[in-house]
Amino acid sequence: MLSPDESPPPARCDLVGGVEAVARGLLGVEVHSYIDGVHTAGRIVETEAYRGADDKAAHSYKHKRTKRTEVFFGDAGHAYVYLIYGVHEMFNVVTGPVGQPDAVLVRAVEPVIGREPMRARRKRPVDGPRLTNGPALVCQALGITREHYGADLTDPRSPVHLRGRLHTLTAENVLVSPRVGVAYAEECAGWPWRFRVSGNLYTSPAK
DNA sequence: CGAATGATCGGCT
DNA sequence: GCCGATCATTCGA
Repeated sequence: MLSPDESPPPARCDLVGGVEAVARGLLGVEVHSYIDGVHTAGRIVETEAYRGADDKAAHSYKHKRTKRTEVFFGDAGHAYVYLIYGVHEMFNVVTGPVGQPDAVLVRAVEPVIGREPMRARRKRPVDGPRLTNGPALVCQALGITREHYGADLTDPRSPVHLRGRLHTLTAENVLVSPRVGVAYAEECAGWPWRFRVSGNLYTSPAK
């Protein structure tokens, strides 16, 4: 029996379904990073779905294809990492069949391996949930940067990859609500595409 | 509550 | 090409 941190990555085909289902299913899956010789990992406890076809909050809205969004148009299971506010990086998992530009934002993880290196990567000393309870904090803690744009998250040899099976949580353990910070997205702003592990201390503070 | 801080993109020249 | 608005946030006042 494998311990959780030795589980294999999900299969790419597990990531091609509807992006909301994949976002929900990714709760409980672990993100592992091997960066500068340091192994850190966190269990996903909060996600959001972004759908290219008709979602005004998605960078790939209406199949918009630019250098930045190129990775959306390839195979599922690759990393979309970008800079927001000139300050913070955001980590996403590309989903959907080729040509369907969807992605899941990982908004929070619960530390599993390497709390100390996670702390060391932060500019200021922190402890407790603040270590990983926001999308930019996930990247800081795990050392994920735009250098990892396009990384194959289904390859255990990749410096950043996923481990574990999707859809391990029961419905009563998943809290569903509208997404954060997308008020500008008009009618899409209220879509219930944010998923959290109910009661988990490491979910992000936003209502 | 608002500043930080820079890549991206659209709209123009 | 260049200019300016925008932004899936965080932290400290």
